[in-house]
Amino acid sequence: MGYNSELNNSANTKHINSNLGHLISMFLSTSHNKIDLKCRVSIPAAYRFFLEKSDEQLILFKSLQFKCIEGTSLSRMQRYINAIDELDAMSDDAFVLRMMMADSFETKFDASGRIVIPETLMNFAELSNKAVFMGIGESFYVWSPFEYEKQYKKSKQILEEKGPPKLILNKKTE
Amino acid sequence: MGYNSELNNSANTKHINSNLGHLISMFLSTSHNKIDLKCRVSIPAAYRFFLEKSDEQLILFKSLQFKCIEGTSLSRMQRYINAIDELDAMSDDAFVLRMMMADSFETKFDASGRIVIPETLMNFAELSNKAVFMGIGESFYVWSPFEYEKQYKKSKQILEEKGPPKLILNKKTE
DNA sequence: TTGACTCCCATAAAATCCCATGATATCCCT
DNA sequence: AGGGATATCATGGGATTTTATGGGAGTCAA
Repeated sequence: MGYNSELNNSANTKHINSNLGHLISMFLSTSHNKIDLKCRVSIPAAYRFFLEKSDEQLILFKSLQFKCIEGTSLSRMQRYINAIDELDAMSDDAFVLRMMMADSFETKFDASGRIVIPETLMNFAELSNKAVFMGIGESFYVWSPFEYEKQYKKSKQILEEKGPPKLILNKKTE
Repeated sequence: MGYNSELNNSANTKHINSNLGHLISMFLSTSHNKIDLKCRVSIPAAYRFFLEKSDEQLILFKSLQFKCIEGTSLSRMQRYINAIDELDAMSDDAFVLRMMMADSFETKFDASGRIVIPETLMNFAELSNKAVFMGIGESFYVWSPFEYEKQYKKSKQILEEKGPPKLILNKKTE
C-alpha cells in the first residue's frame, strides 16, 4: 500500500508531509495526553510519523507484564505471535498468552491524529481521563498517571541502587 | 544520501559545504552557548557536521550518571533499544533502559543550526540560559555552567591526587 | 428513535520556520 | 604579511504551522 490510495484518509496525507515526517524512527519520549468523554486520545505526533513513515498499522493490546496498554506496529505484533507459537501449545504459558493476545485491537487515527481506546483496554489499564504515553523504542506503553508514576519511580530507584546497565557503560558494544 | 537531494533542506546544504565538513569525525572540544527564551541553543558547528556527514539524527536524553543531558546519534541509541528485546522484561536492566528511552528525544536543527531543548531535559540538567557542550567522542554532554565547573574541578583534583590515568591504547581500530 | 461510532470543523497554545544582524573567522589579492 | 572582502557562527524576534483538544453533524444498525 505504498500509494495514497483512498485508504489513506486526508489526515494521513496531510501529516506525512510535515516537518517531522522524515525524522522519527522509533517510539521515544513521554507525553501526557487527555482522554475525552468519547475515549479519544491524541497519539503523540512523533509516534504517528513513525507509523506512517513505515506504512504500519497501529495495534493496541494488553501488556503481558504490566497494568498498561502496549502499542506497536502490526509487523512487530506478528513477531509476538510467532514467539508464542514456539511455545508448547498445551502449556499454561501459551494458554495465558493467547488469552491476552486475543484482546488486541487494530486502530487507526481520525483526521486530527486521535484514536479511540476500546473499553476493554480502558478497563484493563484503569484509564479514566489521562493517558501517559511512554515510548520504549519498538513499542510504547499507555499508562494511567498513577501507574506510570509507580513504574517510573521503580526504575529510578533501581538506577540509584544498582547504577546504569553494563551495556551503557561499555560504550563500545560489538 | 550523498547528494543534495531536496530532502536536504537549505540549512543542511548550506552547512555541508563548509570548511569544517571534512574535518570532524566525532564529538570533541567544549563550547559555551546561550540558551534563549524559547529554549533554543546553537549546536556547535563541529558537532553538526559530524551528524550531517554521517547522515544521523540527534538524540538527547537524561544522562544515567550525571546531572546533564547526553546527546548521541540515533544509530547509537538503536543499539540500546535492540538490547531491550534481549532482556527479560522484568529484569532490572530492562526497567532502567525503558526509562532511558522514555526520557529521550529525537531533535533536529533549525535553519541556523539550533535545537530546542525539551522542558523535561532543561529541568533535569538544571539549565537556564547557558549551556556547556562537552564532546566525549561518540556522544556529548550538555551541562549547566555550574555543574560543568563542579565536574571540571573534580577531575582536576583526582588528577592531582592520583596522577594521570594509565591508558592503554588498543591498536585495533575496528 | 436511540445509542454508538465516525467524520468534520473550530481554536488556543505551543512548536517551528523564516528573515535579520553583529561578531568572528576565513579567504584572497597585492 | 597586511588588510579589506567574504563567509560562517551564534543569536534575536516576528510570522506561520501544527498539535492537542472540544464539540456538533452525519451514519449505521437494532
